[in-house]
Amino acid sequence: MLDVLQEHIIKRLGKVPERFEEVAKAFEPLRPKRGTYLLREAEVCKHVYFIVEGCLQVFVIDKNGNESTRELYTEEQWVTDIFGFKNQQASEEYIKCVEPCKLLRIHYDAFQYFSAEIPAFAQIYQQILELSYSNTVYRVNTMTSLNALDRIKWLIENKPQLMTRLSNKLIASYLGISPETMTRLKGKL
Amino acid sequence: MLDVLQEHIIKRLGKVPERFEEVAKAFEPLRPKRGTYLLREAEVCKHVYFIVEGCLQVFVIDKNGNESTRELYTEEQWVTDIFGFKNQQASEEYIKCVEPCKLLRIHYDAFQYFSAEIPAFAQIYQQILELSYSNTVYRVNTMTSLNALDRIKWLIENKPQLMTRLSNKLIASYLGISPETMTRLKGKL
DNA sequence: AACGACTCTTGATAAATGTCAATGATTTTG
DNA sequence: CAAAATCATTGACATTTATCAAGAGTCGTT
Repeated sequence: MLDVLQEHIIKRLGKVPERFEEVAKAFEPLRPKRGTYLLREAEVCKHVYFIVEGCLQVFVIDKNGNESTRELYTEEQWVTDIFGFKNQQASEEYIKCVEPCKLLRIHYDAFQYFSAEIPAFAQIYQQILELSYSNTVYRVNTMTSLNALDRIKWLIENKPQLMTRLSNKLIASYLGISPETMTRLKGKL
Repeated sequence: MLDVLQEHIIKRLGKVPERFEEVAKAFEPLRPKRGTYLLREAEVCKHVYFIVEGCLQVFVIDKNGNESTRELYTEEQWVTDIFGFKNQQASEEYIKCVEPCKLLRIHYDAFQYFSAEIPAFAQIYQQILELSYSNTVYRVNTMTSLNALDRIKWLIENKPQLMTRLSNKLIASYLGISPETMTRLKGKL
């Protein structure tokens, strides 16, 4: 799986990174099956995950016990509970595999060490941070400025793969609507 | 105004930053009045703004012409269109003063230069990035997992200053509800 | 192939929220 | 300081979306 990571990093950095071998050793491969929780509310997130294959759902549970999906991540994306990870504090989110996955994860201690020691590592981390932040800003705007039907159209336009590979129910949660409304609105497309 | 900036940075870094004088010179003071646009959709965002005093609204305009407020920023916060700024691409957002403001702004070129040249600058930028990202993640979860009444309660709990210093209409836009609904739900508190 | 669990769809109904219009209050500005 | 503009509130009504329930379909496991 490390080859996928290396390719990903070369794409970002435009070259083979310094001390890649050393960094690569710190990544632990993982093959969790569908339904596995990588993080639960109130736990402290100890890792950053890189998705080689599969799909991760990050969500919170509302007062009625319903999942509210903040984000769905797939191949070549980086996932963590950013606030909890950086401050090593209890998470408010859950992270769950919604497909069988191939993941690489790096521990907080190694992450801290490489951030301080290897400039290229810090540089890539910053790029990922900027991209993640941009995406989340965009998500706020999408969720607050579009109605349910337009959010569905948006997803079809912008993330068609998600639409086809995930369940109606999960997509509905991602779009902030009930599965029933999702079914009905799809008929109006 | 630079004293406020210096204090802010000392708080973040835990010490007086290296080459502060040099960096400080790159910050241009600005005193826009209420209603001034700092950025419009389709423009390229050339600056990062630091708020010494006042309040900035960042929003998009939906298909019905209504403002949908992504964020409201006040004293000692950093504001830009992150995606457009980093890539020097057209913005999808507007940035507007909703109070008379005292601002400091740094130009893209200076920002790039200091990021590369001064480690402490890059370090503080990264901290701000992490905090901004965390806040935005939190905002997605708040907006998608709470109903209108609970979002109002959330605001009163977590950002009471905003509630009192801004108009009903603006707060409603921030919470993603109509001004009329806002008025009615406030009666139910 | 059969079982169980889960999912999708559809209908009926309810709840939440938006829209439009009118009025009075407040703020801004010449 | 007075006119003009904007804002807050309220009522009536419309629209959107959620909820609950039932049946049919799908999937994975044994």
